[in-house]
Amino acid sequence: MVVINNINNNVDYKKTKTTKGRRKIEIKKLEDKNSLQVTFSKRRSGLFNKAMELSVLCGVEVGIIVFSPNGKMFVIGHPDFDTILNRYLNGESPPPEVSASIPCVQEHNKEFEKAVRELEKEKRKGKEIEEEKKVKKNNNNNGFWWDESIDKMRLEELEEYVKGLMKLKSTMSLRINDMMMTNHYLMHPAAATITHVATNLDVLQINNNGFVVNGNSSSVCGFDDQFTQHLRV
Amino acid sequence: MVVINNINNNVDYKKTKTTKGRRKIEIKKLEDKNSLQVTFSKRRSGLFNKAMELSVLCGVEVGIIVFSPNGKMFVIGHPDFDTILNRYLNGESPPPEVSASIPCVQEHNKEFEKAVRELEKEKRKGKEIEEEKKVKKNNNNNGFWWDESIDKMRLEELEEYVKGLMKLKSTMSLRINDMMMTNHYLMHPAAATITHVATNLDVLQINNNGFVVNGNSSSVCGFDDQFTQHLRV
DNA sequence: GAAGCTATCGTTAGGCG
DNA sequence: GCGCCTAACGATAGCTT
Repeated sequence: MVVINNINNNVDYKKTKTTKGRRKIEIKKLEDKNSLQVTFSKRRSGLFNKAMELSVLCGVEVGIIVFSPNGKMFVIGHPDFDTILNRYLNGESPPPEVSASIPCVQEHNKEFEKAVRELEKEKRKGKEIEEEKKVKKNNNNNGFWWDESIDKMRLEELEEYVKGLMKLKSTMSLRINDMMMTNHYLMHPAAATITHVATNLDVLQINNNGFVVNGNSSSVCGFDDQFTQHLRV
Repeated sequence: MVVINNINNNVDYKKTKTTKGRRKIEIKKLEDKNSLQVTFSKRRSGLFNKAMELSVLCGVEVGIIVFSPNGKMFVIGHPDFDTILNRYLNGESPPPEVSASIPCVQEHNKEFEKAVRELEKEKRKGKEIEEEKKVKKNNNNNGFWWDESIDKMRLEELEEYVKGLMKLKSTMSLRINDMMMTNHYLMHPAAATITHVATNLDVLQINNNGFVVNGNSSSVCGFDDQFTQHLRV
């Protein structure tokens, strides 16, 4: 038997040890703003740590996104978050019959999706670069003002490009709207997909609830080498 | 002072208690296939649980993707993973000055991105619907074979649409390739973005390393109500 | 308000059914 | 593979600095 004999001089004990140690809490929204922030920090670290352990122990891919109470974004992933994301967005291997029946469309679709995702990814990188530039400008005063004119020149081209995309989008939306008039759920998955998009495009234009995020610093979490990816505003 | 007196009759102890209880392990790839699977299951549950607690306690948005050793995908998110994903892909609110300087382009870009993401999302839904159809066909034998002809009719239109996208993509790629000839890092973030895409498009076409995932069942994890999203093959 | 401390609580390694 | 068990381990609530 194990006997634990706690020689019970609590008075002496409490004189030397001031902390009451960890205590049980119930899992509901913390009200105190300060402890909420502290808890968020600690638990986010814990979560990321556990994710890393899982990924190492089991040799698997893990990705996490967290938004802090202040809207700051924390991303972590192994081997890297965008890889995980691609695997998620590409979806798993479709039933062989389906992919075999329309290999051309499938491939083309996937390729375009990849391109668009790369676009998004690089766009974010671009923003970061832009922010770095701003920081530099603020810190020492030798900002390169001439690149703004370059930017403006290129912007016209970009605007054209975007307009092209928008036009294609609306064309697609219109054409596919017709298709939706007939049977909806029984059509080919790819067709159903496009149809859904056509519907959602209208919804999106009306229901324009963008996310508002405050804060504007950029930092890196003190985690293990390649595992930690990037924490963004 | 706290004194722990372990009266040391380990023999009696080991007779009554058969389990050795938890033991310390070092964090490196588990070799034993079986314990790896067990550990993966347990730790994934623990990770998802911690994520849920974090989200409840701090009222924040959390999303996790994990791929099992067998390639099965586990996704969890609060309020739902696609919301998190959109927030990630949209990126945070750019510095006010930037967004103010090119509101038109920004908006157009975002809108198109949203559309494409909806496309991807709905495509996955479409696949799921298709799979359900297949299951039904296999279970009872009254499959509606006529929708295959409908599918084929629509496929031609879809293919056209995809080709349109591809063409736009390559046009964009070419035009922007020129832009890349000049200063790279100092250009406008949006321009840098497009440029990167142009580069990556070529890489993608060469470096076609798709993910292969095995298994093909669909199930739901036994987690808390709205928090658990979907586990896919 | 981050960083450190400590007592306690929740998680989980190793078994078994 | 899932659920249950136990004991040890690691995470962390509340506090101080």
